[in-house]
Amino acid sequence: MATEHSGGGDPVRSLALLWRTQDGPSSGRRGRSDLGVDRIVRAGIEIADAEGLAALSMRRVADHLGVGTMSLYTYVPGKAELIDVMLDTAYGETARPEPGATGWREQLTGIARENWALYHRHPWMLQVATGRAVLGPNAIAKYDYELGALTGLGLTDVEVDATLSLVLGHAEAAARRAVEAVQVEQRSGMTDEHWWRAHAPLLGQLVDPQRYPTATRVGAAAGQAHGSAHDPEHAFEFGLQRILDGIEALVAQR
Amino acid sequence: MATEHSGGGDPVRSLALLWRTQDGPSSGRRGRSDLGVDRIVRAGIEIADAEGLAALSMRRVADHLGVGTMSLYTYVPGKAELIDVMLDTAYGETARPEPGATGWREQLTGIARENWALYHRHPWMLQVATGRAVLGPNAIAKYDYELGALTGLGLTDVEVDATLSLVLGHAEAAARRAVEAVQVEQRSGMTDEHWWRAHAPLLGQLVDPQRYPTATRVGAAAGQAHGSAHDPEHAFEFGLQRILDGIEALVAQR
DNA sequence: CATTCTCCCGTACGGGGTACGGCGAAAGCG
DNA sequence: CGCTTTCGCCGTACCCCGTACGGGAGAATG
Repeated sequence: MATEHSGGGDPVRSLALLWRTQDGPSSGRRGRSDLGVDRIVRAGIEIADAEGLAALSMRRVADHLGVGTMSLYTYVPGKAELIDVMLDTAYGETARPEPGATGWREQLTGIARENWALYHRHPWMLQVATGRAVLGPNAIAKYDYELGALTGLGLTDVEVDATLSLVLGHAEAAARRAVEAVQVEQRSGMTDEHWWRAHAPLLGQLVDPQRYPTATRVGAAAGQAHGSAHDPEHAFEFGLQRILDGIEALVAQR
Repeated sequence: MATEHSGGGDPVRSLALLWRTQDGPSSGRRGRSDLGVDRIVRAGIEIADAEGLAALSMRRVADHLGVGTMSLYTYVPGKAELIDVMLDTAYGETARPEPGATGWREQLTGIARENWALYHRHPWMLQVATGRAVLGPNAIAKYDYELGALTGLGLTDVEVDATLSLVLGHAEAAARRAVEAVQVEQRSGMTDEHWWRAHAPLLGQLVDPQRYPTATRVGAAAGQAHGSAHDPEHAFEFGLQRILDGIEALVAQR
């Protein structure tokens, strides 16, 4: 399946849903099951966490709640909006410790790792094409907090925004590879090492080491060093250090 | 829809498909329509380019070729394998100019931009979760070429691999945002600016600028500077410079 | 008790991937 | 030239999806 999309529906309704304004259904009035946006969202996150975004269907959520499928549409306009709220809810989980006296480098490191961890807890977040940012309360609070690490360094507002975007983009890209590696092992029931051992002979016949000397050597070295084709966590930390060094050069020049 | 997955099927069959080994069907034998893996792949890429990965269905590909749906399965084991071949075919498009006397920094810049352009030509590539690399001839040639930019700098093989991964990851992450921004404008039929103008009032009621001063200020500044919420190309180039600076620090230290 | 409001949800439609099995034409052979 | 075998082709069917629509049921109100 291709990536889910967010938004799309009536923006007013979406914002009302995200901020839980409007005295929606069953606000103390009536309703036999204690259904509601929160329970639906929680169920959605549970399913997506456990079985991936592909397993998240309206029918599945409804079954999980012991409710008819179409009942969900009383509280949520559609699947896209449900995913929006799931996203904002997940953003709300990120820890946001007081910076204290730590420097920007430590703060950015913490932010990157927090996002890395978030994507590991909720891999399905990586399969949602947001396009337009989800403007929920938690998303905005998170953005505000993360910007805080870069204020007072002499950077312009535009530079601050681009720099944060760079760090978050790296966390996302690295997490994407890590998560995909885990998922492919689950789906195929095969360790990376096992898989390579099974394919190496055939691949050896196909690719000419003479023609691609660098690829074969580096690929082998990387695989050797990490016990598999790639060590995602090492790649994350390595990349983060390079990026922080690059930011440091920019800051020094201001 | 959630991300498509690659692989999954019989790996021997997949490799045979990617490398076009095996005297598959219609190799001069017979077949009324001149169907074949190549025509199927080309059709798949055309559809995905034009209408996105969501529009890519086996029925759609077959219709495009004037052929029954199930005929495709004579040449391709399934949709996942078709996408694998589509990916490797796209990798084959990347330009790989002789490095000449240019330095590593220029080479890496060229590689990053080439990948950025590739994702813009084929946005659907960003929606495929590869997990395990697609081991086709073009993918390997591309990997070998790109590694070439980082040899002879005194880095270890593991560092070379991680560094390339960092640069490619940035190109991918930046392209993802750029492409999603374009797509959301197409889907919603609304310019980013138009969209913000429509939501600003309502959002202004919801979020307290006192509580999130940094977010509102920086968000406004970034939007002002680029004429929209974000300028993806600027973000790409800005991030690339930071990353190259960070790599430079590593190289200098060797 | 009657009315009304509103949550709830059964049914149905158009789309998806692909397993299965049959059809018909070309290739190989005598 | 005719028979047999092979194999590309594909119609049908099954189970999944999101959700439009309209009816049913139960509680709050009068």
